[in-house]
Amino acid sequence: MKLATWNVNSLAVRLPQLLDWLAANPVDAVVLQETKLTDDKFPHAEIEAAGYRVAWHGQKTYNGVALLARSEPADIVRNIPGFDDPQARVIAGTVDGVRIIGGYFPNGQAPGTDKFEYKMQWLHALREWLREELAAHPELVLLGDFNIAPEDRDVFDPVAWAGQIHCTDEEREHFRRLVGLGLHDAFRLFEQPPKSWSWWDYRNLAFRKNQGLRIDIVLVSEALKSRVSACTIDRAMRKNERPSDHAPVIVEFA
DNA sequence: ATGTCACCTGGTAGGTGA
Repeated sequence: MKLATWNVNSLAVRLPQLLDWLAANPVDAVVLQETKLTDDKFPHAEIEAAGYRVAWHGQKTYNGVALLARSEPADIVRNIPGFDDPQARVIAGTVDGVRIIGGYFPNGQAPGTDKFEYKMQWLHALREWLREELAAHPELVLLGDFNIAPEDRDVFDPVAWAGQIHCTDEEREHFRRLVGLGLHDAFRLFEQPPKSWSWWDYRNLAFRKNQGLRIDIVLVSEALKSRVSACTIDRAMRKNERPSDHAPVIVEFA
């Protein structure tokens, strides 16, 4: 089984790339972030024609998530139950017995802002819900754009980024607490090239200079950990003519 | 390097978010 996550930064712009990518990488399921489409504009017909069932949850202009799967996802959940949130950031479904939770975590802007406080509240609500989801679904994958660089080795310049958004102690503590529920960072189960990033700023020639962050993450439950056989970042997608600023992350299970 | 991209409103640019 292969799963993936990709922040497309506008599905309206990136749909052709998504369809090409799926043809070349026929994963069993993929979660998307930043679709930036209201539900009535979601291109479900094109995705279904490519052989995928799809569930989506969007809004105008910002955010928006989707779950694509070869087989029909069951028990779809949109956003975090009990957490009243006008922003469309979560979609979950069960595919071939595996609970898949796709998330577009809040950016948070900067410590001390309202957006950072929202990020903290959102992360807390996610964790409380995940505790229940893990109890109900031992085989669980939480993946998406976490907007957190878990450790300094996930940052191209950890000194410059110290205390900045994605790298604050508070965000990293939330990440550790999520992992503490019984999850494992699939990418770190394997030896990886140094300076492995999943996001590069559009500005500052960041991709050319390989100045990025690893903020797109796959967490797998204890029951799945031993079955993970690979986890890779498809950084070639960032070389496209009109790329997303994020590269897809793929996880493979034996 | 101030270096971009995508979206919106309301325009043949400016603001917001990332």
